[in-house]
Amino acid sequence: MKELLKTKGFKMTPQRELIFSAFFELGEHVSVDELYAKVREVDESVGYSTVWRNLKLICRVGLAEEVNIGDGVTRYDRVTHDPHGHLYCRECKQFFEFDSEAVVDLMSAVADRQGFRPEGFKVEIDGVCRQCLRKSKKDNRNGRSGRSRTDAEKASGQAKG
Amino acid sequence: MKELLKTKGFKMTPQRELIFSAFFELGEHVSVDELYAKVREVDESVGYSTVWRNLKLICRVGLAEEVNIGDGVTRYDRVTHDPHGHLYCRECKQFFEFDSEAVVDLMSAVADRQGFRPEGFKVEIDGVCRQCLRKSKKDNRNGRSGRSRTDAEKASGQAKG
DNA sequence: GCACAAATGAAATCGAAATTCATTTGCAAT
DNA sequence: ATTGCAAATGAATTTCGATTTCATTTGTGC
Ligand SMILES: [Mn+2]
Ligand SMILES: [Mn+2]
Ligand SMILES: [Zn+2]
Ligand SMILES: [Zn+2]
Repeated sequence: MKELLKTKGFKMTPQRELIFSAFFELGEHVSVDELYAKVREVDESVGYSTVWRNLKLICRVGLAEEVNIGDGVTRYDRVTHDPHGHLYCRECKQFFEFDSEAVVDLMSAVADRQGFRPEGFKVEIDGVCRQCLRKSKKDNRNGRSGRSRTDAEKASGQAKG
Repeated sequence: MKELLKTKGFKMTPQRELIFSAFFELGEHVSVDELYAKVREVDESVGYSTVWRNLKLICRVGLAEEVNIGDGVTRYDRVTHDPHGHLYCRECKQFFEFDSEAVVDLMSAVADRQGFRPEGFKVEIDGVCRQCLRKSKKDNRNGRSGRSRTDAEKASGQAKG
């Protein structure tokens, strides 16, 4: 680790060491804020921008990559394991993963056919997870409190679920 | 169109009419700024927030959906044609599309298996398009001017492109 | 016409990402 | 061990797209 950085021309500092190890402890889909919080548990003095810069660095040296689902916060995902896709639950805002090898193979073929050189694949399913489905079914049974329809509800007609 | 909105409880205004038709003229992957510019060509007085709100409205009534590639700008894509994926070229920043029915089928199966109710699929390939590949090959032949390596290049080892 | 909710436009706000800058620090060469 | 200096740090600031606020205007049903 230290070596990987050194050979790339980066210095090792206590902050960097802390940030890197905290990131790998947290593991999956880490946001800057989450990592910052984790790091501050150990060292109150580390700055936000340092955490941010080191997260970028972790990406630059190829140990993580950005994941962007469109909710406004960038998350950072270790690139240890095989290509995988994300299931993102709009209710509980949790990520689930699935093996996407088959999907990526298919996509590679598509890219080839167009003379496109692929460098990254994004495979995401947006929806509602099993738990949240169960919960909302229960809520429905108990009946929703008699509030009137919101603008959004009007716009989308009947709620899809 | 006017009817679609009316039945959903929205009013028709000159601005809205202009914005809607401008959007459908532009077609694919339209950003707020692009649409705003287009609209202002016709009517200087239309406000940015009106364009923004109507773009949201177009989505809410199901005529478009947001596309987010992670470059920081949200784009809006008509939902006329079949499910499709995007090829995004990091060089020329252009989108290309491909039919993703097979891919989506595969993904649906995955979601099912996990008890996940899918509501949207994102299938993206990030890379370099045919044209840009050709161009960069030519550039290489002519040799790059002798500037020193940038930080980013150091970080990523050999430049990928 | 009238009432009133919906829509508009300008300006303000929000928030994550990114940058600036003065200071400190790692580290390689003496 | 000293020293030179680029790299790294932390606080503050800036950026910039997205979103909200609010006073005013407008569309629609009566
Ligand atoms: Mn992941
Ligand atoms: Mn598209
Ligand atoms: Zn959930
Ligand atoms: Zn290109």
